[in-house]
Amino acid sequence: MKMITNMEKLKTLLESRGLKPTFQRLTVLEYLEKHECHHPTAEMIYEALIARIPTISITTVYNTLSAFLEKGIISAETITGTEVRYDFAPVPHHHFLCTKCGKIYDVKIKCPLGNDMKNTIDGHHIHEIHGYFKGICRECSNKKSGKQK
Amino acid sequence: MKMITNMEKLKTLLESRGLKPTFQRLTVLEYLEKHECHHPTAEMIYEALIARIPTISITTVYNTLSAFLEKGIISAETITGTEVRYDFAPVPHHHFLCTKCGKIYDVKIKCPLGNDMKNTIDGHHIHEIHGYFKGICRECSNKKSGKQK
DNA sequence: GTTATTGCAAAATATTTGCATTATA
DNA sequence: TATAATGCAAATATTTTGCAATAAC
Repeated sequence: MKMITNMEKLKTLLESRGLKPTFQRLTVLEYLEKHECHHPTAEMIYEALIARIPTISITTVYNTLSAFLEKGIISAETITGTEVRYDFAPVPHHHFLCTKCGKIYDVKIKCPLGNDMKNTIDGHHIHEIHGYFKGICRECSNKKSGKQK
Repeated sequence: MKMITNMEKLKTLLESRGLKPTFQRLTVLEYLEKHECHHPTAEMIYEALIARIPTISITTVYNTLSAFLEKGIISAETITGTEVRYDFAPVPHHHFLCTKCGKIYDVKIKCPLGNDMKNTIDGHHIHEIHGYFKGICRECSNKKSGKQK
């Protein structure tokens, strides 16, 4: 029985969407998959990948992310309002931004925005549903109340 | 009985939030109130106001919008992903962006995101709830199916 | 070998900052 | 008059574009 590596799995994913599995694309996708909860910016991905691919350019990161978005492999979130955060998200979900520490959490809500909802609203045909929350996260709340050790 | 003009009403609103009612601020607020469904960018406001205040600067528009946001008079939406849209919105609501014509509609959904929801999620304390939809609007759908005259 | 991708440099866009001028209370 | 707001110029940050070099199939 043949072992299937993670890279081979990602390669197959790219090919199935009609994207050539270049080293740059595979590395960006692997980073997004491993760090999926970090919701990085293009710049963060670029900085992280320079160690592995010293010649990579920010243009390639943007090209790659655009291609992934177009094929629906990743999603883009504008939750912070200052830059786009990218998310490798096989399962649709919403987000929570902590206004204190800046961390973005995935949230799986029971009654998600759009659940038991028709695919139209006021006659408009819905293709995408985005929902996000802002506030103080669990961790920062605990720190505030002196619960951190 | 004394008539209360709209400008006087807006002046009172600014003063009640501790903001000096300068001509620039009143004019920006009046524009947002009258065009509240247009969800303009800072640039759109600036372009529109040059006719009335030829000396106004984009910096003042940004300063003004920041002050309004801080005082909760307006809200900011990042629905398009490329720039911030401002909204004078006395009643909280969600938004729909038409990916064809770019128009942003207000939507009052029956089961809004966060309705019948506690003020925490996964232990995170919620201060703001944002929800938006993307798709093809009523008008563009009609055009597509040949219903426009 | 042909076509698509990469990556550099420069441009475009959106927003912020420093500071002198001006207006407000 | 003291304080805050305005507006110009320049800076910063993010993203996009043109194009030549390179890599994939």
